[in-house]
Amino acid sequence: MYFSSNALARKMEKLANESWKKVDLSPSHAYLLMIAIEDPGVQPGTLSNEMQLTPSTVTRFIEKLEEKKFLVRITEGKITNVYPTPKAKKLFPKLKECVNDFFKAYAKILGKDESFELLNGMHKLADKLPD
Amino acid sequence: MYFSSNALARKMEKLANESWKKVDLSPSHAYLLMIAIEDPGVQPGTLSNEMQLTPSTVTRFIEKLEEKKFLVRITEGKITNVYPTPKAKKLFPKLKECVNDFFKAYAKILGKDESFELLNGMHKLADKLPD
DNA sequence: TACTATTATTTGTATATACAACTATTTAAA
DNA sequence: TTTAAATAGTTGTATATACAAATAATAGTA
Repeated sequence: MYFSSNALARKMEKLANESWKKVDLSPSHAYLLMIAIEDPGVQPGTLSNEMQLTPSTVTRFIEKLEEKKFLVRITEGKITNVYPTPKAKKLFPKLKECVNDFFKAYAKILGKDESFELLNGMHKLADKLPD
Repeated sequence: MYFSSNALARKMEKLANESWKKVDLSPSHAYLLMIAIEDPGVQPGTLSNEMQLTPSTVTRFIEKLEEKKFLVRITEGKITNVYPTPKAKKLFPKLKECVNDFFKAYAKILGKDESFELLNGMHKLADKLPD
């Protein structure tokens, strides 16, 4: 089980990377960016929850995206808000394309039904597992 | 899908780490070690295939396990053979216990049937995905 | 009001893993 | 037999991610 889920994740990762190549971002970065574009001012803590990643990982991602001029952080007191730059907003349609590409890519390989079921199963399983 | 498989893998990883704590090895290292114990002289290339990991990753793992005196490498010409040390052989029963613990741990959380099905699904999926 | 506890985020450091380039060796072809 | 191609493994370097400790700010309590 352990190795299966790992191997699967790695292969998925590879497939996903392909689809996101055209924006030169890793899937995780792109996903974070999309959330920030759709919800400007979102806080790192929220991102961490939504993406099921630790706060430190989120910080690292934001740093990268800030370097690339896709995001800016504005900190006031203990809370930080993350905003997309115009450059990021301009990229948004392309990001959605990538999501679509990825969808198509794996649906093609796996077939719709099967992959849907599996997705469901993984969700259920992940929900049951402790954080 | 991408995030589900990733999140699942990360949670699995965590659960597995718990189970392997008592031998102070990561699941991947332990798995490699078990193969080497059961098939003394196994070559890195074979390990790489069986574990679905790149050769470089396998090299790194073997290095770690060599440091810990669980494995030795004997290179002749272009091929390398990996042998378990007595220390490793002595550890074998404990390693199997860990496998068992992990099995129990996730079967308990997920229920037998469901987890079995899911495992199957993941296998099928992983097989279809390109390397 | 001062003291403590909680919350939000960042930083330092470590691990798993990959890719691409490199080395060494063996095999095949000319 | 010299040369080219294939094979096996290692090394340099990079990415994603985590944990634990540090920092800073706010809230809650005495």
